Amino acid sequence: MYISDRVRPSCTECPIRHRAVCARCDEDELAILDNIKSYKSFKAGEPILWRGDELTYLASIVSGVGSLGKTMEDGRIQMVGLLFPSDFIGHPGRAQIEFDVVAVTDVTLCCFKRKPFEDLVASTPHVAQRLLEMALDELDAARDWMVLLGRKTAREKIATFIEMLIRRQSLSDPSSEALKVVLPLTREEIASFLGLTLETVSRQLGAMKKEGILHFSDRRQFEVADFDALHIATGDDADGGPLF
Amino acid sequence: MYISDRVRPSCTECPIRHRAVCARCDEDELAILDNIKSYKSFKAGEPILWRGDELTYLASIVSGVGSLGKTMEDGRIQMVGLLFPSDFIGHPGRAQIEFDVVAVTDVTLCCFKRKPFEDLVASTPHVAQRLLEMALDELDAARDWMVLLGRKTAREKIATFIEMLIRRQSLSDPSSEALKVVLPLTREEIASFLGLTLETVSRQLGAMKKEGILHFSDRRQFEVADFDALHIATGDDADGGPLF
DNA sequence: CGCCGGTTTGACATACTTCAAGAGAAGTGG
DNA sequence: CCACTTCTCTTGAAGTATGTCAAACCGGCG
Repeated sequence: MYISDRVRPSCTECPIRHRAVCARCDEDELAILDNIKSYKSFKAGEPILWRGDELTYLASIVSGVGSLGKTMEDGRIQMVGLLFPSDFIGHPGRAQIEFDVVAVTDVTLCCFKRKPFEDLVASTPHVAQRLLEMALDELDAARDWMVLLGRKTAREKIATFIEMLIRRQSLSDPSSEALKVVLPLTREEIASFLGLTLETVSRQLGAMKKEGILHFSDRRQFEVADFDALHIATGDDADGGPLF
Repeated sequence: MYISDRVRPSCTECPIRHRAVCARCDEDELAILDNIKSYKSFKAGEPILWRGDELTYLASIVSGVGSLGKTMEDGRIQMVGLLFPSDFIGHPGRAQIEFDVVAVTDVTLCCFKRKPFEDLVASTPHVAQRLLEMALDELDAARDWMVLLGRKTAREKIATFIEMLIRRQSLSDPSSEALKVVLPLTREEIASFLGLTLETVSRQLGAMKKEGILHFSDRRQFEVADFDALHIATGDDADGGPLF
């Protein structure tokens, strides 16, 4: 689906209506949001925000995939999160952003002016509660990713990454076949998400292909041929299944 | 300061009154909290909660240091956070906890029964707002730690860890000298926080001692003799100072 | 066609882990 | 107060997963 820069679709038809910050809003609250929102689009590869930027807008991802990351002074990069449709960008109550936000694919945002949005958060419990819920979910996800970064092997990282992709892709597009995976990221971007180098990512994907776990139809597209093997490779449970 | 299990000090004299989840509460709200709170103490090393445990209480750390971590099925451990006085344990709106919580030193908690606390969150914006603020701060901290886990060298990890300790220790005890550091964790615990092995931690601390950056008075206690060198060692800015 | 970004593959380097032994502290019980 | 055990920590030697460097490949596009 493509949404132009100018069009500002009504919230009631919004594809992320039921999962974004506005999920719990009633009609009146949506009307307020409608007044302070605007759509913005970015081409794949374009920066959306740099660390330290003034946050004049907060935003929800409507479509596409973005990344959240940090660059060290000597150039090392660590991605700290992927942003899928319905994910939120920016901290209400904070004037600046602490991370770089980049459009990985073409991205469309639903932007809210910061000040009026913060007033809304302060005055309507619905938005504040939803925001808290989302923040706590992200916190759990971030901590799980810390386990991956700190303790998992390259192979486990790749397998976990693929499982995560499947989960999120089927969440934002329930029509997609579960086992057909399209990588939205380059090898280098995957590497910076997993705390690896692009060469290691390439080798591990190659190995899983050779072992018949993944069937590539394209360098960016594959099918999971052996889901159990993939899951075992994540290291998430030693015996390959929930302990009933 | 020691607070016994039975005593339930008034909120007005609470040492974490102005930083904890109750920071923004007025008298009436404190009165409600007073009714649903109870103190609990744990000895160093005792588990406070295991992953998957029913969350009948939510809590604030009053004194001591706790850890938040995850254990993989094969025994690998990754600590995902340290809990200092005023830090909060548990997600309102979630019946179970996703991580293991352990008392690193002797710990005293101020526990709130979950159900009434959640009602309070739903009804009073003060608590909800403070909770959101704290969650967002923790989210930023978790993401910064992801950079450490994914990209930093062993030496940079140790240096960053020490700087973080100094910051948090002086925050929760402003009387403490900034450069006197007491390690609340064993080498093994430090390792599991930094995604390293205890041997590597020991060697890196040894190296910094030999280089004169740290002066140990005890295996768990040292002074930072060369703060600049420590900061440069973190890798956080290549030239050793903010780029003003 | 020839360039170009993304990717693969190989050979080599190394930071960190693993395995192993021993030295200090700290607690316990006689 | 002294053996005795038990942790915690240090130090060394050897192994390995992953990083680094470099070359070649591939598909797309002007």
